[in-house]
Amino acid sequence: MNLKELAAKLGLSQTTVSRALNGYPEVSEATRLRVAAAADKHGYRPNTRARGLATGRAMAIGHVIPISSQHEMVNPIFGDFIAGAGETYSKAGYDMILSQVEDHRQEQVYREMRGKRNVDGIIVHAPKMGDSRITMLQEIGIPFAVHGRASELTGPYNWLDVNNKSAFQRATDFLLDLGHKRICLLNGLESMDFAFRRRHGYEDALAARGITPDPDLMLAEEMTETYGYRTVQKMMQTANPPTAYLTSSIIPAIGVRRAIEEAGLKMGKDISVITHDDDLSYLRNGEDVPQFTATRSSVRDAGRQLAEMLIQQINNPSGPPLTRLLEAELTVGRSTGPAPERTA
Amino acid sequence: MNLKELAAKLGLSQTTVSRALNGYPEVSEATRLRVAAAADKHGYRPNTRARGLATGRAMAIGHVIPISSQHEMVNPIFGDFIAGAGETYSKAGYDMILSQVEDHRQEQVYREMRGKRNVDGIIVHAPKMGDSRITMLQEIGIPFAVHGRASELTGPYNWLDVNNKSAFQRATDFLLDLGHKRICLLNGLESMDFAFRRRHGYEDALAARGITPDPDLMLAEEMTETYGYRTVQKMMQTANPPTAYLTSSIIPAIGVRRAIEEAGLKMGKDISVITHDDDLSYLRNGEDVPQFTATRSSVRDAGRQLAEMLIQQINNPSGPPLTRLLEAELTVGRSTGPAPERTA
DNA sequence: TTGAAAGCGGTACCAT
DNA sequence: ATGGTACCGCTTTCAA
Repeated sequence: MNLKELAAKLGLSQTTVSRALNGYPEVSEATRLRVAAAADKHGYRPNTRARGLATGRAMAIGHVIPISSQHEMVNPIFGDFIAGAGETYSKAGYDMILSQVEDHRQEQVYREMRGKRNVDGIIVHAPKMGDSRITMLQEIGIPFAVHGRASELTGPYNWLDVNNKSAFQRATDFLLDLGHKRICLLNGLESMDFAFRRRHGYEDALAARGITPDPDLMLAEEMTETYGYRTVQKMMQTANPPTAYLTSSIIPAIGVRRAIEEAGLKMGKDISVITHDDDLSYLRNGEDVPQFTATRSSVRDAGRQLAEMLIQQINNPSGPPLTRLLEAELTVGRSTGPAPERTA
Repeated sequence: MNLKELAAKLGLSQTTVSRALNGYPEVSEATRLRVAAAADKHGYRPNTRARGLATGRAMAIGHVIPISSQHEMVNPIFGDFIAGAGETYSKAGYDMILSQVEDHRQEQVYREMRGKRNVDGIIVHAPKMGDSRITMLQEIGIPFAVHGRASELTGPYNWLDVNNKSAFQRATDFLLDLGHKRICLLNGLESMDFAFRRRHGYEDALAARGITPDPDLMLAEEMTETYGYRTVQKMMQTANPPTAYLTSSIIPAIGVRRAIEEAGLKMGKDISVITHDDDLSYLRNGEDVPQFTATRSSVRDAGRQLAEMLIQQINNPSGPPLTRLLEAELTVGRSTGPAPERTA
């Protein structure tokens, strides 16, 4: 059933039917009802492509997920974020087009999206420091919004980020307040912008107390369980092992916990753990939170918000760039405690 | 740059340019080269919507992810599967449209997709037993393919599934061979088809040895870490606790492991654990596999394959329904061992 | 081998 | 308040 057929059935012109369906004021109430009823009865839906061609809008947003050749892992965070964005889209009538793209093909893909005109805007995930994608998109001229930020970048752009630096500063402060002196940081890969900011939060907190960061306690790797497990094992063999671990995700924290327990030590007593956590509900369900968390209430909500920002920008391209910095919420659980007495 | 402009620049008609670009044989080699060069130079990409309108194909596949009102968790499995499907799509020139839909709105969404004509086919995820979506899609008449199967359903349809029943039968057999008599099954929600099949595999293996399944040892819940943790705690307080656990995913297995270790018991010695695992690389990275796994080599590959099947079906709608049953690979790690001697 | 023109299914301007 | 019609950008028949 298309517009032409529907109009014919009603004995009206396509124009009138279209207007009635799209809520134009000049249609009489009587015909509007008639049209609505008929459309409903026949299950009429305007053809997206035809409408898009006529209006110049694709009614779709592209999400480009980088799949690095080095680390092939699919980040579980994306799932939650995307679910949130999806909610916003479906309310606003947008489709979500998802594409995984290798790092080196990004530019090509953006230009293609622009040329094919099948998206009205793009969400950029997992920005690196000085991420070239951002300047590229500015140049290409598609509306876009970044989930995160890219340090050392000039022009303005739309972004939403959690305040990574302050979260790690506060988490470090928290441990310092408990008397911990040697805090091991298990950060993500530092080419990622968020990891860079997190390290600075950690360093600043130490510096504020006159502690010089020990490079041996600052790790930066891909966030796997093994990473956490191995790190603790190695650290325990050193002369002066840390009394606390601060991890960048709950995944390595699981490995940290395992290594600690296997060593016969007690979390929150012998060793403290605190992690930045992005609300992976299946891993920390309810009250059973396995460690302290400095967490945003929900990544999902961030997805919702960023999607809204992008849509707003699409509808008003000349408006000012939209930015939003979410402050992490610091919650405390049973895996963190005062620094144990030590001879060292 | 659109076709009209490109044609004008070349002093050719739109027709010829279009033909040259789409590889029609009647174009002279000379003009074909000229056109290709110009298109390349100006970065011309045909407008998807216009082309789709003219050809009647959307060049997009819809993935519908159910978000149940009960369990809001975003299954991390989807990530890997979808990454695989995405690879196939990008090779074949398809876009992937992702939409999360609440259970009760599924029908509406399918009809909408059909009406709006913005997808050429649909992938159905996480089928329940006798899933109504399948009959619905058959009736609506969009090509579709199911990731999994739905028991007790009549008509033929395209699907790809791992052999859940045989995997659990083999895993149970494995434990039985080691002398375990009381094996606790931590299954997923049994409204899901895969969970139903898995239970049957477990039951059949027991039955083959003349063991009547103990209902108290057969759990079926949402697969969270807490589920595993709590279950072990409860089981340990019973008169005759199990010596082995068989879990339906690595997530509860993490909780199982934690409870066992916290109780001061040794995995693979006091208690054995085996899990069906879908290759979440960040949780079981490399050699450090925390438990035995009865696993498909990769969910990702399944995504690739199912996407190919759907595209094939779209291109040849009158062809026979495509089905594929993948056999799980049984690998063994250090968390499983012989049943301990017991007085009971 | 090339081109003109009629769609594809809508929207939106200009009349009436 | 309603209708006629010219697009939107591409593919595809039909003619030359």
